[in-house]
Amino acid sequence: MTKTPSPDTPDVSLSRRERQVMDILHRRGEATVAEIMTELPDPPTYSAVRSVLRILGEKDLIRYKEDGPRYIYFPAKDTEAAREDVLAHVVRTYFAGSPEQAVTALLRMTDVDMKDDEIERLRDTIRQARQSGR
Amino acid sequence: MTKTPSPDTPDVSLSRRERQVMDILHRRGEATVAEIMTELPDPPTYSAVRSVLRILGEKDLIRYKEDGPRYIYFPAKDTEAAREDVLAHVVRTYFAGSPEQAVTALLRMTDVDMKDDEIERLRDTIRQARQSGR
DNA sequence: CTCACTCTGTTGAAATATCAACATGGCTGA
DNA sequence: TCAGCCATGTTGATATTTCAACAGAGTGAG
Repeated sequence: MTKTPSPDTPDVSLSRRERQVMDILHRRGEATVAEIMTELPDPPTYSAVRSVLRILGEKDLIRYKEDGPRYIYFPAKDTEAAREDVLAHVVRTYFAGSPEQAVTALLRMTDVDMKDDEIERLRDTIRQARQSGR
Repeated sequence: MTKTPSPDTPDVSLSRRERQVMDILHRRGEATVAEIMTELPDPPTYSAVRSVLRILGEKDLIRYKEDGPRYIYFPAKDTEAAREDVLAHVVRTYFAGSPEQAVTALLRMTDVDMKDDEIERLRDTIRQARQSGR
């Protein structure tokens, strides 16, 4: 079973800056303090970024490896698990728990001109894949 | 003071409680103060919830309508727009900007036992839908 | 070797968020 | 009617977040 055991409580509520930093780390995979600082909106000082990183480390949300004299930070949870968590939350919060609706919205967003019947065909395909899968 | 520098604030940096309340409103569509209060983790007092709602109102993120003696709050931005925003952010942050990867992850999450070739077929369908759409 | 530089470790202050108490006004039922 | 209840409006205290300054250690160039 590839079910990921939850190492931490799922209700880890982050502050604004903490979330911004986590997003940067997820997007880049890893980053130094300087890199994080430059990508933050209204970049604070080097020390301020490091304070946030320290707190995230205390919460076991990030880790770091040494690269010569400096640290390279990265999310503690692997990308796959993080993806599942965020998708579950988005589907539940914005799509009434329906992954199908989320898929449709994704496709609409990607190609605005895509025809409706194509979307319908896709949704059928999803249903079929689902039934044959279980 | 009615300061509204930009109608659509691109900076959607919410505090922890603000995000929790917004999530509840998006999930339910609308809610009274009492309903929001009961759904919040570690429910604060009635007054505390109203403080958050006041701030969200000042940020033009929520509105309310009167229902007899009480207010019913709901997101200011319609659900469609909110969905696009959140999906765009998730795709960019967790899926390297690839909606296809997001769709695949959604399906994997929904049906863990779905076979890989089914996913491949789905991805082909997506590509075809894309080409015929543009 | 030594100096200049960069990076981390730590502390505490400033800004903001969170929360609760109290006041006010309208609705409702006895 | 009118007293009690329920909801909102407002204010200010407390807790957390955000931030910057400073000290110390390690590295590399000259």
